[in-house]
Amino acid sequence: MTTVDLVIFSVIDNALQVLLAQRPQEANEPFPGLWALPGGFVDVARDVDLLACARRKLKQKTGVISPYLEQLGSWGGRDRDPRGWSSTHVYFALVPGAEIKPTKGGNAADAAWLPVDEQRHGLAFDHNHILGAAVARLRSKVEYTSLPTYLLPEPFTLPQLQRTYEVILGRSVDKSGFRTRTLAADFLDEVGVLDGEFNRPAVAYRMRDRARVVTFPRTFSPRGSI
Amino acid sequence: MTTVDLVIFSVIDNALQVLLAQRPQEANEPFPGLWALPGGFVDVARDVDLLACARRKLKQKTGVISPYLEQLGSWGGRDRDPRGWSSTHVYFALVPGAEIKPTKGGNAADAAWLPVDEQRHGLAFDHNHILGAAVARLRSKVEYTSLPTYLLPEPFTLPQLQRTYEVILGRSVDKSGFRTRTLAADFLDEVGVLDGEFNRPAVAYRMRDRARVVTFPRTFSPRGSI
DNA sequence: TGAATAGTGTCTATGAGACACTATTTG
DNA sequence: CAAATAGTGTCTCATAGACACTATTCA
Repeated sequence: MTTVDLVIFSVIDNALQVLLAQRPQEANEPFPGLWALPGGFVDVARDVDLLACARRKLKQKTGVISPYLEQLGSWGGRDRDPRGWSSTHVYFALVPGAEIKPTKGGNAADAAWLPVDEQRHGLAFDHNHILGAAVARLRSKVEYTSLPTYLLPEPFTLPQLQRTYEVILGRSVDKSGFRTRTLAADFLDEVGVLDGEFNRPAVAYRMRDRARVVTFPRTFSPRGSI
Repeated sequence: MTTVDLVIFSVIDNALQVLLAQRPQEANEPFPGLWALPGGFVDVARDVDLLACARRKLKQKTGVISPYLEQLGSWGGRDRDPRGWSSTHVYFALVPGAEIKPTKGGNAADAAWLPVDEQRHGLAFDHNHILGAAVARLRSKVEYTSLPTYLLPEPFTLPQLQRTYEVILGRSVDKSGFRTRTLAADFLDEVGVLDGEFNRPAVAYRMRDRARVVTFPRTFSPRGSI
């Protein structure tokens, strides 16, 4: 039996959050009631491959149409599940969280966004470990890619995008350099203006091609990469 | 049943080569006689996790003590094996090829180094696809890491290391920039001198810490990364 | 000496970092 | 006008790229 698990990230309320599901309370299930990464068995009749399975589960959990989805890796071993040796294939998704209300089988109580940086949530299986790897991968890639654009509902402004970078990286980013670098990469289209409340409105943007992730020629800070 | 496959690279005779194994000839086995990535089932009694399994298989195939070994990803789907839906966890290794004579069960005839760039070898299963992904990952990482040091027997000289980069990348690299960047990263120790045949001897180096992969702050060529 | 390869120095281009500055909105 | 946030300009620094130059070996 093959399983696929998902690490679904978003930035909500200025915090990096992950979508978790509650394990069933039945006594014959491992880790009853604990939070866990959403996932489950491959449906060999419906899923042609692992990516299709991940896409199906992601849509089922969030309804998102064109998310960012990549494979994170796979974990397997003797001790991760009390029932014995097991392995799972893990995918990594970025969604515009403000638009997603967690649902699982129509019951919202057993799925929720939880902030990543609060001390570990005591997740089921080896999911603390997997979540740690996913956060590390996200932070690393955010240094030199346009991934945070997938975390915002469109259209968005450059200051909003900059704040998203800052939340994920946990440090401030220089505005001027950020704007120069982002606009020079030429992957955003202007689509009007978004008003501020008491201040100057900002230009609104949309990704030109959601399938294209931009890689910048250098990381944000040399400190981060050596 | 969980399987683990290995993509074992080296640079031999100025070419990037991969260690392949021949499928058994029995008629009840899929792809009889074709070349395939070495691998096989996890031994749940001996392998505590996937990495341990990969390490065991690598040692069995090559005898290498301290190779570079990382997870490449996992592949699963309906059509990769004629016997039905299957999935495999794939690891990626770099070994000093000049020191390794392929062996498999004591019989050298069914394992061999084959150059990666010759037109595809018609590998079994989806192994052409996996090998393509491994080569892409290697080429990408070589742009900004010290990975090629794992492909040379120690001690080695900087010109040898530079040639290894050039073979993998398929293009020439500027000597001066290469030396500056490599030595500035301060991960090599001088261990004497290696004589040339008719020319000036070169300083010999050894990795200071085989567990430490150096990441350079920029790629070799900006063209490659944007 | 010449052939061959090892190793150095110098100049330029690029893009990040820091930070001061200007622009446009509401009240 | 002030407050607040959006957006620009300028200077410095690190490092890749190009390429000419010097150094050391053997026959």
